[in-house]
Amino acid sequence: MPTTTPRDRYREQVRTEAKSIAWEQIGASGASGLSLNAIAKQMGVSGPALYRYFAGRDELMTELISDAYTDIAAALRAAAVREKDDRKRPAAVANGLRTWAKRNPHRYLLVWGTPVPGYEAPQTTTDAARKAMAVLLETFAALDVAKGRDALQDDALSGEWAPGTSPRTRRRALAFWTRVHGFVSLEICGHFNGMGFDPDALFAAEVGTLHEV
Amino acid sequence: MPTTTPRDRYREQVRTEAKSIAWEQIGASGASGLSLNAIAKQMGVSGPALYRYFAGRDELMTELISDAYTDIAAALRAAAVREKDDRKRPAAVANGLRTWAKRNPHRYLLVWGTPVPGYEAPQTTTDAARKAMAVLLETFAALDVAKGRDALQDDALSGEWAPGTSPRTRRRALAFWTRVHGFVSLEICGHFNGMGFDPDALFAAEVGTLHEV
DNA sequence: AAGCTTCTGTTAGAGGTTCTAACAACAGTG
DNA sequence: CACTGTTGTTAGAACCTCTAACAGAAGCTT
Repeated sequence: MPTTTPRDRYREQVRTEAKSIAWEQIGASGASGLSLNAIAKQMGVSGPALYRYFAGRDELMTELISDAYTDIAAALRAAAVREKDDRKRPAAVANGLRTWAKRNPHRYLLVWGTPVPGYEAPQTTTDAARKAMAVLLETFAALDVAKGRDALQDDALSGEWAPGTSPRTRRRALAFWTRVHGFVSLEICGHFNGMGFDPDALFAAEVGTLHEV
Repeated sequence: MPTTTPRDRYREQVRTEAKSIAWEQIGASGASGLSLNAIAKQMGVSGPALYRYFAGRDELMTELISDAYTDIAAALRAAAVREKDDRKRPAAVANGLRTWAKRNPHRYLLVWGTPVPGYEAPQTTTDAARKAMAVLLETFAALDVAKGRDALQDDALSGEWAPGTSPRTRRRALAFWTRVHGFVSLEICGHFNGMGFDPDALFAAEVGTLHEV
């Protein structure tokens, strides 16, 4: 039984506050602008004090990424359970992910953008990844009526990421992930800017094609 | 007539060498590990000397990104002209982009990954972006037989990025870009690792769906 | 050829970062 | 009350970007 002493609670509070300020900084100047020193200063504490709470910049970063991953998984789950109609659920999840990403672009990019050098995915992150994938797999499994075979070899997309799923479900889940990610990452990185087309229309069209795959 | 003096040539040579070392460093430790100082040291020259050649770290980074963008556009063009069969050209271009990205993951991510803070796209980058998009638009325009209307509003995807193209061509070019980017960026960031499915099979399947859109 | 100008390199230094080491002060426990 | 462990402090090493002031070489002009 992990009894939490006052010291433990204080420690956790400091860590939480530091992480919150860290997100502010990342939002302002990107992941590369994250400075343990600046966080300490903003907390009214002097530089190396934070090293009592985080082994270093990398550990803080790793924890931020891990938290973000957990958030994404939760957002996906929430979007999925909110939509009762199996047929409409894929679109709902897609919209949920896009909305979350637009609200938390830096969090999203920390998880699925350019990897940060010193980061080693801990167990909790792997778990969150599995949970996120599970939402997609369940979403498409609900639509799984026997409808003939996929064009692919049945086992080409199998693997430990999706045990006990049908080939079509795996195919759809992966199409969902890669397509939605492609759109969302380009959108939040601003690569659609200045092109002049309507992103909403493109997204809606792409989501529509998920039924066909 | 811009006559190139020996000094100009020397200057250009130094800049080129610096950029080449910069790519090495980025390959080794990511974009955040790029250090003007370290480049200088490796060139056998002392720290601030490089500031005669680049206004600062941001300018060097901007030039690297711009060069990478130009490279991507060239790779797309090369893949397109290599395939004579109009019907097979989309797949050829997709494979060309994926291959280039796997060979130059950092270059790819600098262009289409998480944006780096101090970067402001110069004119040359915008031009390269247009050229890259032009390859996609031409590739799909070649398949443009009158085949009924798109499900979308005809003008929803129009804009200055694609003047004088059909709605279907625009739709396909954007689907190509977002889908291939989604797959490629996840793949080179290592997000498929440990999942256990066959990336080649998924990519082939996704490329196959481009005909249907 | 001589002199002037421009460019290129140097060192010094300010201010930022991460992170370690040594030390002081506090909280909680026997 | 004393002891232990935690938390904060400052000092400092090693890195970074970037500016300033200066030395020397290269090229152009007269």
